[in-house]
Amino acid sequence: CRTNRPHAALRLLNNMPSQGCEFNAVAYCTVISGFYEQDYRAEAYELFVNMLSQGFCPNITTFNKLIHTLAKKGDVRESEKLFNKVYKRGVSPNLFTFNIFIQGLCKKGLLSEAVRLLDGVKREGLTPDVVTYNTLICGLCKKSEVDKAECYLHTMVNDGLEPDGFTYNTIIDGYCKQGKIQNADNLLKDATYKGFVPDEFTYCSLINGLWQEGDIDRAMDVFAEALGKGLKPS
RNA sequence: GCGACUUUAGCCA
Repeated sequence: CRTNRPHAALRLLNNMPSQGCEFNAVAYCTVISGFYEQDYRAEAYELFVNMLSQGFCPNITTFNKLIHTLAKKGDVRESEKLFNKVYKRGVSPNLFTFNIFIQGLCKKGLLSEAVRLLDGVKREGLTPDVVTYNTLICGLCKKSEVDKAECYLHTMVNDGLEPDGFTYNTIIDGYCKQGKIQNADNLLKDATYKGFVPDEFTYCSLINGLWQEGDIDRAMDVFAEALGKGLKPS
């Protein structure tokens, strides 16, 4: 599958029993992911159904890997279809599962659904963590909803979570891409005050943002500042 | 018993 040849992988999979190897859900899901990755959606789905009918059901970790492949492609609807099937067989979602779904929904532009899923996490008796919020914040930023994203920064703090570098860098980048360098700067000041140390992600976003705005002088200043902190250009 | 699975910039393939 890693070399983009899912059909070859499938032949191997089918040969496993004759080689005396254990034929299991992990192997199945690996091949299924490969098919989805190459957009053989029908084959992938058929193989999934096949796996279940043979009595192999992935555990949640194995399942998460599979839907992560789909989330990256923005195919949440397919993930839901698969999820409903394993859910019926007693597989319960964990926080990773929700985080992956939130990512998939955002990628597809289904932002309000992603926000609603945050409540879904709580309904399932789970507690959203920093990654949950970061995922949502990132999704909002990518769809230019940076102000909303910053609202969730406050929400997470109210929930007793501490924003990390992912959180700050994501929102700073969101503002930079919108040309709202002032907002990015304000947030950076605030974050620095709270102990955040800007890294290469932060500087890269700022420099790109300033450059896009035609503010070459400040871009150079920020670049010099990054060098001064021992960060290496790449 | 322990582990597996989720989130941020740009560049390149």
